[in-house]
Amino acid sequence: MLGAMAEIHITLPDGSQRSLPEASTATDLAMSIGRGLAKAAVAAEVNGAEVDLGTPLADGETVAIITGSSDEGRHVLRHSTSHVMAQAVTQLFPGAKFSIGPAIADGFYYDFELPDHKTFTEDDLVAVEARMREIIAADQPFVRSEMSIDDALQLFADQPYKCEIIERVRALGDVVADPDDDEVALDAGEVATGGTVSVYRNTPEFVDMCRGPHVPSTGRLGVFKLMKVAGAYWRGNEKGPMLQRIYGTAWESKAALDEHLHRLEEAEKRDHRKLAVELDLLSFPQELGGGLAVWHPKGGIVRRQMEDYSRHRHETGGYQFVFTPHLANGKLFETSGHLQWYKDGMYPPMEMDNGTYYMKPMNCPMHCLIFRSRQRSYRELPLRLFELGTVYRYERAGTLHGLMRIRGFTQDDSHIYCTEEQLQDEIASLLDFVLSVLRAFGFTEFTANLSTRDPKKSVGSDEIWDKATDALREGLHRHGLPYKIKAGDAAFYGPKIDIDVKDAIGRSWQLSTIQCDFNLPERFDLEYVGADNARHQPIMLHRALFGSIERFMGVLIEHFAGAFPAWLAPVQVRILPVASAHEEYAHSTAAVLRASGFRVDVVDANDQLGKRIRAAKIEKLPYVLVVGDDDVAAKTFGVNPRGGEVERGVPVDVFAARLAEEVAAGTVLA
RNA sequence: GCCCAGAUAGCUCAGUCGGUAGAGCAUUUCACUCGUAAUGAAAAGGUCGAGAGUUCGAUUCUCUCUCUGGGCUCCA
Repeated sequence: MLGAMAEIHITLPDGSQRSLPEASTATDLAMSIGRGLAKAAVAAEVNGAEVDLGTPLADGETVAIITGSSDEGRHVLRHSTSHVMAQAVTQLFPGAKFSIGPAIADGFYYDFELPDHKTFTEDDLVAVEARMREIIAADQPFVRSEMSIDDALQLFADQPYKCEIIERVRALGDVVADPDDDEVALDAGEVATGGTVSVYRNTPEFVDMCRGPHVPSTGRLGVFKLMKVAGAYWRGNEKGPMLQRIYGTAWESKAALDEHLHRLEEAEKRDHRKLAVELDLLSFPQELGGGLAVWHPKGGIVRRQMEDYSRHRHETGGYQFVFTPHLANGKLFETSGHLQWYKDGMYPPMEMDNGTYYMKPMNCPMHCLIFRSRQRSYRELPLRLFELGTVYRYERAGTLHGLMRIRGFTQDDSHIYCTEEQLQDEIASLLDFVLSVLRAFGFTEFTANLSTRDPKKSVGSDEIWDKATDALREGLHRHGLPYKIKAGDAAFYGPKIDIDVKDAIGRSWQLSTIQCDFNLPERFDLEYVGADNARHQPIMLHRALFGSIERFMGVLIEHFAGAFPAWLAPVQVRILPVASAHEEYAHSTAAVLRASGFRVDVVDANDQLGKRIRAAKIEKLPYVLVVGDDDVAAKTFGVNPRGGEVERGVPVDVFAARLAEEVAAGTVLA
């Protein structure tokens, strides 16, 4: 049978043997070890000499697969580095228990539990790094072996977390059959399959259960840096033990590491919390309580521009504006179900003579009341209600994060009531609308997530779920939006699309959401009279475009690094008189520009010109205009644009016309 | 909510082995009036996040709380 086929025997760097069909290549070898390694492979080393992956292998050769700077190569590198870290930690902290240590974007982590629940200090990280360098210098081979589940349990007898993983492998059986299924593999502790467990050993003292692959030896690792310690729940279970997680980053070269660290620095410079203070946009006064912001005048201008633009678009987009109060009798939230399901996320009740009141966590119940305020006809549908509605949610303390996760915020919230027949078109036009508005704010790249039904917890018929999900999917196809399906991730009341935007440095932010809701129309007993003169239940769509004004502001700050385009900038133009003699001209031309609707200020000549220019640059103003003797005589400006070349002698009206054009072009008014 | 680390002037930070604090920038005033990224001088500015405990004495040590940062979990 198979035995009839000629075989060759290859020695791997760890000393183990592998049999392959005759004429196999290095790629075939990598495939036989694991698809992960195959993807990572860039070349092979045969008897010490580098060869192409397609080179046929001969019997008796020693072959190492070389991984490169591809994503897969880095994955192997990072995962191997995490093993070395675990080895260093267990050597430096005898009795340390370790759980899992996967590669992640840009790096790796490993979770530990130290004896007596000790925690890692900064100094500990330095010591661990030093020991890791020793291990790397020692160039220890990673030796793979397989063993039965029972043998593995014995080997890891003093490692309770490993034992739990091994037991889980036993329980899962062939569910972990695909070693490239990261989700399952990570869940099961990245181990092998088929009733056996694979382990990698690189010193007599250190062995870790792992499905691999690894670099041939520790000397093949690149450069790494331990970044931080954090707490993490074992298996992500909030009720489970809290482990110590060490995060590290690892790259194939020092240049790649430096580039990564540089990217982190750049991202830090854009941090909206830092820029919000520097640019005097808004603040989070301690006296106010966590997660609550006040908007300063300059932030207020940006916000007003955002809101005005949003209102303009909604007005022309067929929406009707409504206003609703910030708090409501608890009965409303009983009807909507919020009190039943989300009480923990709401601010606590206010007991009043005539009932219990709550801050509203959402606007939808109130919009439903508006829909229900009188009998509705199918001729009114789709009915699109829009509100810049401020809501309050008691987000858990540890989750607050600047403007991105906040307790009081304003949604650009719409609820659309339509018939089943209108659903498809409504979703398609909604997507048009959403993308068009986002483009006006300088975003050009979008991706989407489609969250589908979790049959275990959902309301509404199969038919309506299918119909709505198809409508969402069809809408995404029509726009050619790349999307991922998040199976079972929908809320219980209906499927949804979330839209992510990519910012100027390539980070993704989830902003817009379009959600179908089959629940609230039922709970609020919403109906309309159809053409058939019978009563029907409308379908409800929830839709936020910015998501929240606060969060959107945070994303805009980071996207533009605080350098807002002219139409959004709090101060568009600053005029600097060279000397006191030019102040009168500066103020009078400022008044002219203001009369044209521009936001202009003047800083008199109490400081040197260079200093005032520097201040304006730090404020990231779009235009600095310098006026001196020549300008007063010729009615001109010296124009110093943000990020551009200085231009002397620009006539006042020419500058005004240019700026007007720039501001108008900033907003794509549909 | 959980783990870890923090909180000193508007901002960035130093400092006090327990005896109520200092710099730079910013602010105010004075001088300088300058053509494209930091002129000089002076002044003012702090219950050292809040409360309690230990102590003759606490910004410093201990505890609790609040807020912040990094994660975990959560995000209707």
